[in-house]
Amino acid sequence: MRPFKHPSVEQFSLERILYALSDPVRLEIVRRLASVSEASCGELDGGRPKSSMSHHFRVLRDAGLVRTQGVGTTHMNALRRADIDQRFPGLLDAVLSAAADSAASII
Amino acid sequence: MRPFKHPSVEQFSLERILYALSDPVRLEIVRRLASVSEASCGELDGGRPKSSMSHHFRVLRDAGLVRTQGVGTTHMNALRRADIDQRFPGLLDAVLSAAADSAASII
DNA sequence: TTGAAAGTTCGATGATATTCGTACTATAGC
DNA sequence: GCTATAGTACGAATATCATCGAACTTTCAA
Repeated sequence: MRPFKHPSVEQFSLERILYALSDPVRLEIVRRLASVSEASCGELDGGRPKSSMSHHFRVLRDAGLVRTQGVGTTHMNALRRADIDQRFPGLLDAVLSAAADSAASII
Repeated sequence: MRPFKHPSVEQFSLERILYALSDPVRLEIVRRLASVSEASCGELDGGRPKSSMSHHFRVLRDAGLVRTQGVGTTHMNALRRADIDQRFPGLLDAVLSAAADSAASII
């Protein structure tokens, strides 16, 4: 299992990150990862097909939001919080608290 | 000139806002509006066709980021900063300072 | 080595966006 | 009223994206 390519902090693009976060499935993944610190792909699908989730994880990885590494047969995903904070301070926190607010308003 | 429809604060959608901001042309519009407080459409096109710009302004309006009102023959656009801050505190500031950072890193 | 589990990759399909020319509308000024 | 100006609305072409089945790869375990 060859390791995935992850962009370096200097390669982060704000537009790419905002786009990755603009999808409800991906935003939910990021929300969950923010509270769990690490999770496999399977733990985060909502009954969705694996190929669909694989696509979303790739978008998140390519944007620099998530770091994926193989552990045995599973892939462990973690939010790259420090990296994002370093490059775009306050952005992730603002989005996460906005998402929490959004989710709360549905209830 | 009938007034445009603008979503109310309760109708804001985080995904929609993030999506609207994920386009470089629209992000630049928002960036300029943040420093100018009001501007016509013509002042903000970068030599781009009017129909293209009209599309982008509509996306920004529909997301709740921009308020457009007709003044004479021109349309004046303003960032709905207070409304966005009310619903998603810190989000706009984080994006704007990230965008400023992004722009600075190009130079 | 055979099999199962976890994800990825590929390919197709349908939906949605972006771009832009053209036509249209509304307003101000002569 | 006529004309120029500012921008919208429409339509079409192109591109991009999301979804998902099917085949493939890797790893572990029996």
